[in-house]
Amino acid sequence: MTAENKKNSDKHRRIIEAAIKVFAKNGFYNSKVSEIARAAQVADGTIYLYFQNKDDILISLFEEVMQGVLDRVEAAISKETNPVVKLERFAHAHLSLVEENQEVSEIIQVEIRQSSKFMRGYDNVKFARYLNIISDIIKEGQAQGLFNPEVKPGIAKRAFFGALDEMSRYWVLSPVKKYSITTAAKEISSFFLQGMLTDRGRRQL
Amino acid sequence: MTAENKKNSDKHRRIIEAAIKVFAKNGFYNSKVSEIARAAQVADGTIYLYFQNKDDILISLFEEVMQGVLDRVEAAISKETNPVVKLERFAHAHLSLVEENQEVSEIIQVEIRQSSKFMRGYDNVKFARYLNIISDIIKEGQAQGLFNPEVKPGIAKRAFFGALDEMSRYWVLSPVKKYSITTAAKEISSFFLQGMLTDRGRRQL
Amino acid sequence: MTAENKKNSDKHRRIIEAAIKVFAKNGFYNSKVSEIARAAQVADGTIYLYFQNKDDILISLFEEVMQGVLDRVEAAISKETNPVVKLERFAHAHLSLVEENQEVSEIIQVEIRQSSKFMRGYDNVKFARYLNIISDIIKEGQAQGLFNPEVKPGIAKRAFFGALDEMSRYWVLSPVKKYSITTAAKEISSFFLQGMLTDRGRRQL
Amino acid sequence: MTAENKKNSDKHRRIIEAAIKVFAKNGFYNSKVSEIARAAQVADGTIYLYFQNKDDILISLFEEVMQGVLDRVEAAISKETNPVVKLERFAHAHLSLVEENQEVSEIIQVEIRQSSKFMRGYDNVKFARYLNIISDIIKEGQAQGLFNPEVKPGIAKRAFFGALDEMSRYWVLSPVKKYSITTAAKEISSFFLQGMLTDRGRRQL
DNA sequence: CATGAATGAGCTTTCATTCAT
DNA sequence: AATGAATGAAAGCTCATTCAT
Repeated sequence: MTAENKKNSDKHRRIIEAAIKVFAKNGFYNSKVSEIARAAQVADGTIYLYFQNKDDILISLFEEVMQGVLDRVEAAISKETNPVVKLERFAHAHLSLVEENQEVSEIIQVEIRQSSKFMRGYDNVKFARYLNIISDIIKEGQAQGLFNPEVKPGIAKRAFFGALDEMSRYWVLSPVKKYSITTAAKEISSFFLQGMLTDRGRRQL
Repeated sequence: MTAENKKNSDKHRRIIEAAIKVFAKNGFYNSKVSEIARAAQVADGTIYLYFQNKDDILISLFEEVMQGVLDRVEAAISKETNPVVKLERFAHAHLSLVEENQEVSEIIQVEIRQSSKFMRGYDNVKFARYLNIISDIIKEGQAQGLFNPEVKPGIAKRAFFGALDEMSRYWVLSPVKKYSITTAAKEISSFFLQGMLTDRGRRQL
Repeated sequence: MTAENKKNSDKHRRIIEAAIKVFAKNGFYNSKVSEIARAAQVADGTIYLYFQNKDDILISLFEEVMQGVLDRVEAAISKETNPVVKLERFAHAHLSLVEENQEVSEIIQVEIRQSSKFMRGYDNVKFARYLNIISDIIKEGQAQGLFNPEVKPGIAKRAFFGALDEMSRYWVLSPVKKYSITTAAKEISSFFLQGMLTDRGRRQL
Repeated sequence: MTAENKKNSDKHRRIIEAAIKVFAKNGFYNSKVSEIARAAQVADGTIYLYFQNKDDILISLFEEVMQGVLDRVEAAISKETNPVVKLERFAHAHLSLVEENQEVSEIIQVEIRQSSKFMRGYDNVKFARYLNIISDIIKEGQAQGLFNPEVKPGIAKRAFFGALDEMSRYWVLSPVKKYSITTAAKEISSFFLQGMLTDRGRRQL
């Protein structure tokens, strides 16, 4: 049973990893299932033992990647209690992930936008949870009187994510990185923090 | 000749407009040239008198749409001299456009991400110019001593655009808008302004 | 319009005729659409301009063939008033058709049986009408006091058709024909009209 | 060895019986080997320990079913000496079988027709023997002076079988049976024995 | 004997693009 | 310029069959 699972998850993993490479290189629609199969060193038909169809590969890939991102970001901020630092950590963790795993980033960049199209009915729960980590931090900061209570967490979480994401996009595309991860993370969290901090929060810095 | 041109540009325009609708509905890869032709009330073959191929429709469409966005945003801020207000105006203009023309928004959302990857050789000049409007405002503010000189315009412009864009994405997808355009625009520019303002800038508000 | 129709029906006809050949040779499931296309001297894609899918080719073919059979059999018996002769004519017309167009026969042989399977929901109106020609003749004969009034036309029509059809099957399959069309037609209609019993046999009953 | 054989024939039987169900439901070409395996509660690969390939399942199934039919029909007529009664018994036995085992019937209906096509080289000995039971009865009747000596047994056997078979086809397909087995069997054998003509009709000839 | 995961050839269907009219 | 019928390459997916366990 364990051996069987291991065998299974081996193929499953190999296919996912191959798909990441192939999708990142060509985009979803220009990728052929046979190319993924070749990259995963399995037969074409084997793909369909682990995934329902091509779309399912993307969705599975997405779920898996997002779970990894969630786990890592949550680990990065869990040790921290200060919302200000949490936000900085979040930004840093997000951008680090992008840097470490450009292929995955590229896919998310493109496909998160397409999801609404071809994943009609696919409820992007994982992504929603990711955004809510941000708003939770903000609410926490507001509860502690550090963040401006008038800030709307629902807007701020998207703005913050959007800022990080667009920065990532630039990185993924441009071969040369003008700014370091740390610089960018600090810079971006700084915009939002300065913008959201109360006087008390400011004094605390 | 002029009559002919007019006729030409009529068909050209009809095809572009049809393509906007069709691409917005189905996404680029799930859109058929024949569906665009039907929507534009021309024959399939006619499309190829005005565009080299399907990709070319998207690029042309994109250029045209971006030009419109550029024109409009530039008009919105040109009357204004204060960089602070300019940034607010930019945010408002951007979000207004999204609200008014969701189809165009959807396309920008998706295609901005795909274009750079899959339209090899397509240099997205218009989009670069759009981002530079933001960084120009920031530099202007820094020159006037209103914005923190340490802020990196190259990061800030992306962060600002990303924040607006992610907000737009949310809007385009969610049928119910929780926040008004004006609220969102103010909120987002506020984050960045509070974050970037110098003491002098702050006093000026 | 007429020219267009002619052109259309030309391709349509060519595809149907090619399909008859190919289906007769290989059977429906072992026939490739591309083989039909080659036989019809059109491109693979062209098939799909005239038919919805492979199944639709068979259904259309079937309808068309049955219509031809109906027309011909009706013509053969329409001049005749005597039900006895009508039945003989029917048998002869049916078997002549089989002899003249073996390919069509083979398809009907097989596909009439499959229809219930893969043409679920396809109501075989033409075939029902064909059978009813037989029962109409029988009813006519009964009204004229020539046929036994206790004979059930609903059973007799099927029995008569079945007899002819099985005879056809044999012919289509066996390369050498032991009996002529005329002989077989007479023989079969004779069974139904007079039975096989001798006077002695009859008395014994 | 005997135990092993028993085990073998158990699996063999289970597979055949599963195949009857599956083929009857979907037809041969739309049936998957894996579905038969599931229905037989064996592994896919196990099928290939007992049968050479999918075709072989059908042929074996066919042989087995036909043997059962032969046995039963022979039993039904063996006790009888009168050819007239034999023919009636044959008809009744055939239709009873159809009624009792519709799945088997459906398969014979379809596959008897396809066999010649896709089972190239498969000599349908069992079916030939079945038909010859009919012609033997007829010859017997002719020898006894009960049947018209001019009747060609080679035609008559096919006509008689065809009549019964078409009647079966109707039954298998139509959910509601208008006529009872006994009625139909009597009716059909009556056609062949006595014909449909009245005395008046006979005189008119 | 039995299993069932893996294979990969093969097929239907789609659709961007062409070109005769 | 405009048409739209025709093209045919291309790809997703299926499933009979195999073979390592």
